[in-house]
Amino acid sequence: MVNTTQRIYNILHEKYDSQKWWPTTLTGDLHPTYHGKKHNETQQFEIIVGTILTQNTSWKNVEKAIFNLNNNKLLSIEKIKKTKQEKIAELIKPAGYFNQKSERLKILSEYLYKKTIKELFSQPINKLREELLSIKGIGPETADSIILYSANKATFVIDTYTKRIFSRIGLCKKEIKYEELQQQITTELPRTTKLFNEYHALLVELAKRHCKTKPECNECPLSTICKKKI
DNA sequence: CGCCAGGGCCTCA
DNA sequence: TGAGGCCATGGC
Repeated sequence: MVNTTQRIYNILHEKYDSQKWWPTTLTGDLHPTYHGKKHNETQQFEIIVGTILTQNTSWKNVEKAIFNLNNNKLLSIEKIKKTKQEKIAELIKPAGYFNQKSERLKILSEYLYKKTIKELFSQPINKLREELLSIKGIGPETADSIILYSANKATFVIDTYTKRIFSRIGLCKKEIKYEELQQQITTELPRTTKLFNEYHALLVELAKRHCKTKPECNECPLSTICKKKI
């Protein structure tokens, strides 16, 4: 038995292939665990930085910011902890919200300086999520992105794209709450890190190509199962 | 020029 | 607890 949630994945994966997230432009050898060996802590931290920077921001802009940080040798917990917030803000300017995000990176670095990533990630998912959410600047999506893409644990990431796509298809209401949609999707899929990783990335790809705020349903691979006809 | 981008916090009923 | 304002750059 294949449900609609699974069909969506099958169609998207057939069409767009594996996305190999989390994307990193700096280190070509950075890849998810299931593609090879595990991330080291430097790589895990780089992904965490990315999850903060990409909050309500296009990845293109985030790339510039990460590039700047890396160029200044600041892409580490110790360095960001030591560097003044103003300096961080200046470097991540292209990613927008630079005052907020530089503060968040500072707070996070202070936190991870005291409690190592290894220690943090060694917990079961629900404890890890709870702890991440207690950190200022980390909400549900950022927490789940960190758990899935940095810690490589099976948590499904919900974002505006996920809500948009699933509500347009007719699988949920527009106003559905984060945890509710997360619960719904999770129960309809085999709980594996690889699947959750690819699925979220594929939804992002679909949203960028077709399911935009102003949808372009022409040639959308999901048009056959989507209720929205535009 | 306006809209939107891989959210989250704060405030105020 | 939920809606609304705020944060900000860059691509189109």
